[in-house]
Amino acid sequence: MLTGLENQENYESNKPPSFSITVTTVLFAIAEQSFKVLLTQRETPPFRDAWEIPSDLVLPYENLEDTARRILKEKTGAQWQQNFLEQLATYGDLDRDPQKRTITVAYWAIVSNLSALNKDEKFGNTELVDVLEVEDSLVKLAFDHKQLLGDAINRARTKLEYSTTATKFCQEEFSLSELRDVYNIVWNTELDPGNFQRKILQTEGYVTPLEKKRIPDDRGGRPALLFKAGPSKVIFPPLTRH
Amino acid sequence: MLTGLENQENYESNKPPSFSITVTTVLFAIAEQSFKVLLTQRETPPFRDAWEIPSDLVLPYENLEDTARRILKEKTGAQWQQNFLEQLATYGDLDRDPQKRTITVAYWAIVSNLSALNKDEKFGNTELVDVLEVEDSLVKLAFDHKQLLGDAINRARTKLEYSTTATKFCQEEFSLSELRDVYNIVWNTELDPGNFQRKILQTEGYVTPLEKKRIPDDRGGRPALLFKAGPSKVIFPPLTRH
DNA sequence: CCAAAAGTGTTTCCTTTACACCCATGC
DNA sequence: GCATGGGTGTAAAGGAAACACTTTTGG
Repeated sequence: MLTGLENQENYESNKPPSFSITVTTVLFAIAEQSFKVLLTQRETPPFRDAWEIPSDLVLPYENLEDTARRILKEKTGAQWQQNFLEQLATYGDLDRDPQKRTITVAYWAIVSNLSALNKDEKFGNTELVDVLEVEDSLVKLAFDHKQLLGDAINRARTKLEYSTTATKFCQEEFSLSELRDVYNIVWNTELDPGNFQRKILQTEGYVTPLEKKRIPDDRGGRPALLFKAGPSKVIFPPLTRH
Repeated sequence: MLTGLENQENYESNKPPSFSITVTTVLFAIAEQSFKVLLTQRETPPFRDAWEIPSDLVLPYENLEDTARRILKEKTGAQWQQNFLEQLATYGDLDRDPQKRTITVAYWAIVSNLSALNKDEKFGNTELVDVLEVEDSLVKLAFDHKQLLGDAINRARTKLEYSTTATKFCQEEFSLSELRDVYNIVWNTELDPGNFQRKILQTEGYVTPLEKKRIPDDRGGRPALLFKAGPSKVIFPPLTRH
């Protein structure tokens, strides 16, 4: 019945056990034509020098989502009221933190225009790291953050299939080829430009056309029509990634 | 920075705040040709006489999923090593429990053959309640359990579209019409028998045929071939519910 | 025989896919 | 002119939806 409870110190019946409750926020962005995630390098044990996903304790009178917003604001300086932020999952295995029982509620977020990073944090160096490098295990992650980040990556990739979340990676005004680049970069694919165009435009409410054109750069090419995110949140039927 | 923290008693810096950490497990089943959920009627305030989803504190040396299994075993007596159990989401708003700061990690589960319910619990009467009645607000739920159960119902309905989870509602051996009934009951639809048949059989690995037939009851009808759950976890392309 | 449930055939429609082709710009 | 990217046309393939029809049982 009280599995695992017997012979353990610090137990007083009728008092709730003491856990450390933290929030972890996985922040994704596209930068330098790559799928990036915001990571911080640890400077103290355990996992000294390994990278971790930004985390912090939940304050006693703070909602979980507010903790996630606070973490992002401390790291990026950006306001997080209007950006994409969603709960991912909760990680609470006994051995996930060698020092104490820690339960982490993970969130994931998307930022479009990461202007400034707080590099002079007391808690270490913060960088946008290439997601593909993490997946190839070229970056050492602390705790169970490799698993956690893997779950977040899967969620992000899947969410692009059936929802209009891809626009969150774009600026407020974007062309369809910029939106296509989001898919290609996150999915690591080469979607057909023509078919992509039709699919997006046929999905009612995905994008709203603006009466503007993107001015081409030196390479030339026909100027693209500009769009903004539409009212619809879902894509049906979904986009497929093979 | 320490939003909401100032002027609050019981705060000592460098000590983790004391939260109540609980697990809530939404158990779904099909009984009497209806989509059911396991609920317990409260006998003490707050929310006296309202129904709640079975919950319990996480023990200090217990994994979250083990708490979920323990809750289910206490309520149903069934072993929960091989049944379907999956994390849903975590609920931690400040006002969700009027008495103390409680963070609940919600799980959801499916049981196929609920033989016995522990009716002589000290924590009140436990019953399988019709999901449609809860959705029509005919059943009063405690805390934020209406929201939580709504999320679980949505997850269950969506999961049937793209995964082979529907078999978890069935006995080990089942006919395709029994599997179709699962969809019809959970989705509240009337799927075409012929099209359903083809779709399931075309999805490789959804079901594995057995060399048996179901003996018809008094109403007659052609005996159905029996199947067991196949190795595949996903359905692609997914089933659609309109 | 009829009723009922299981299972197959067939046609129509819609979406995806692959790829050819035209359009508008910079140089 | 040519290169480059934006955007449209089109035909083939595949799945979904609607529904007629056949099969196998009980009574």
